[in-house]
Amino acid sequence: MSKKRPSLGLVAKLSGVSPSTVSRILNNTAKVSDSKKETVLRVIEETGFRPNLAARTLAGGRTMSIGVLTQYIDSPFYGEAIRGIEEVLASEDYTALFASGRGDRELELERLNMLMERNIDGLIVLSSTLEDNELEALAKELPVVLTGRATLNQKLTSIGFDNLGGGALALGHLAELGHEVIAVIDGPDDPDAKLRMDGIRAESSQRGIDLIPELIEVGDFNELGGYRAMVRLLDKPTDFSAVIALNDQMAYGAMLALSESGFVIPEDVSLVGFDDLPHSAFTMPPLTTISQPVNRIGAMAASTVLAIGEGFNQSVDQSVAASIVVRKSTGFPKNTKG
Amino acid sequence: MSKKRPSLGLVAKLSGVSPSTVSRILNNTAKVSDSKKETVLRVIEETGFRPNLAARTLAGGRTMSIGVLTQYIDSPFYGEAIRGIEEVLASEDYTALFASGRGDRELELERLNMLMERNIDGLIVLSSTLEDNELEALAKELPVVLTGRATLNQKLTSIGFDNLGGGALALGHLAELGHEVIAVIDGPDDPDAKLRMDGIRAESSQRGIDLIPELIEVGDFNELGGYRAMVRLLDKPTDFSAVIALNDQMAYGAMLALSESGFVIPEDVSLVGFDDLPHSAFTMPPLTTISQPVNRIGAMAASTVLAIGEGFNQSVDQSVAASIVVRKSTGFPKNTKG
DNA sequence: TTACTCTTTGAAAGCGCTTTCTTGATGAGG
DNA sequence: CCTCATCAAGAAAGCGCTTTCAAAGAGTAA
Repeated sequence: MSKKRPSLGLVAKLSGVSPSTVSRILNNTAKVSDSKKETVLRVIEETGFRPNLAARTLAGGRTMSIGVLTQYIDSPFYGEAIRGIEEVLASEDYTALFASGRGDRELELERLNMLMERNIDGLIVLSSTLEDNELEALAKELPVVLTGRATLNQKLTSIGFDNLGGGALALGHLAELGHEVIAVIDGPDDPDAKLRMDGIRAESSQRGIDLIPELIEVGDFNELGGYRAMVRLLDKPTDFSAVIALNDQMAYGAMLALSESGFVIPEDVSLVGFDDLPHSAFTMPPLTTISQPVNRIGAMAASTVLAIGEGFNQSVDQSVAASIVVRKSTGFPKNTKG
Repeated sequence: MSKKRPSLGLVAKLSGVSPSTVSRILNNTAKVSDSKKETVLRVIEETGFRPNLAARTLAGGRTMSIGVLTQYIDSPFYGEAIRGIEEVLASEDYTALFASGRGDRELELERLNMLMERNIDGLIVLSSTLEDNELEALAKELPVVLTGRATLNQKLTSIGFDNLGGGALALGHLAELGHEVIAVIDGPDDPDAKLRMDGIRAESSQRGIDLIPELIEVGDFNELGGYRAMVRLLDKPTDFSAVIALNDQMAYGAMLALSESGFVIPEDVSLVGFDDLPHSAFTMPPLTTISQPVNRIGAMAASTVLAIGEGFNQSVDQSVAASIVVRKSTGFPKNTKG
């Protein structure tokens, strides 16, 4: 169909040199006389030659690509991390291969398999249904970096979100405003959610605030789950003056539920989210939330896989501090939710 | 470092057959006796052999990967399309290679180059700063499918959003509610935005409604741009009872601006968005918006590249109808914005 | 001049697979 | 019993590149 692309051999022939020489020029892997170099470069220009990556890979060993295993490629949260990853990788001439498992273990395994078949030079696991030991096994074959499990396993390199600290920050902020009865919209069974919850718990006992089990409802990390959890919370006899949602998307849902029931944020109820998605500055009112530099975490993950691939065995876990972005969704408690 | 992976040759040796036979079994490309087939499959199982894609590509010619050139991989809008693409490709054993240009032409070219170096079997262009003729040139080398330019060029295969119809739908809805002075938050210089605007214009003249030039402000397709455009709109002396934002993200920003100025939606001002992002069901109030089945469009784009790749020259442009999702952000006009 | 070291370049092997071309073997038809 | 299709299976070439190894030149010191 389309006419054959020029090969390295062709370039060599047209330039009157050997393929080895062309290769050396391409990879800057040995000294070549200026005159020849010039000729070859000109020929490359003229023919529009571009090296065939498959051949290069086959000969050399590297694919210049890093697999990224994630759950939802279209989630705003992972989206940011993905952008960070892509930026770093691209700048090093690597390509990211994204694959998403959508929470389905079977599918995730299949996608992982696909990545492996493509001979990826490294793997970034953004969040996963995979077991630690499966990941360990993988890590023996290639550089693996994951996020969100910092404290769970020593043999795995991970870039930790500071979920613990973030949780503490959220509760601390509300406590300082004077809130004493605080509800929580928990996330699904997920290491990130667990740690955030742990942070909240730790800080609350520190401050002598009781977390009432009845006021902890589980969501699904999506708007709808947050909405439903909030509805359930409002149905309970126990009053509360503030709510922490374990991610922003659930907070959005909670906002809607609150407003539909006639509660005004923050006058009636204060609300804190988690993640500081770009959208959170534009909710009504703008959402107070815990900010994780997800983008930077993605970037760190990317540079770490690359580093491991080059032999730097930095199995030291890194983690980035969380911070709180105070906007308009939190204020002093009035009294109760009514 | 990691011990070498088993090769097809090894499998052949262990099975006591020739490499050709193993290949034939793998690709089901010729008849092989049951006994041998059985042995080989067992050996494959035992050794955990997986074919090397680079080698296969080099020998056969296909990379089983499709490039996807987009602007922002982390935009909620493209996110959905990307998911649709990934789903279809994965089911056909293809992999998507995503690359984003972030609105920067230089960068986009570079990323495209990267994709080409990877010998992609096809290309999906989600939105691009590339000129039509550049894309045409590309289309001669490999299957190319793009979105959002349906009417602009005949030589390119594209999956069209029904932007024209969508624009008409938005204005029609407001007109039927009785709105007569309608403001518009336009998008940046972009084919999609243009067509949406055209649809709005056509429908308005059809219905005898004047679009006042002063009431058309330009945004950037993001929340912040929408916010600012709305602020500018509110500053004008001319009153209006409804606003159409050319995408949902700008509508979100507009909502915030409106609420900050004390206007209640839809009592004071009706608002219509465009795209029906997942989040739009959870704004306050939930947003009336034009729904494009972006996810399905992504899927169609994917199956179309694949089809072209197999020789079906379906250069017929396809397009999916838009629909309006009426939620709570639109209502009858009170009088004016004040 | 001779012996020796660098340095640039070419020749050739090989990466792991697909595919064409051959070769035997088996069975059918005469 | 012999000839001719038929078919499973192997041999080998080749995809486009990298890289080792060897060779040829060029420069240097004695």
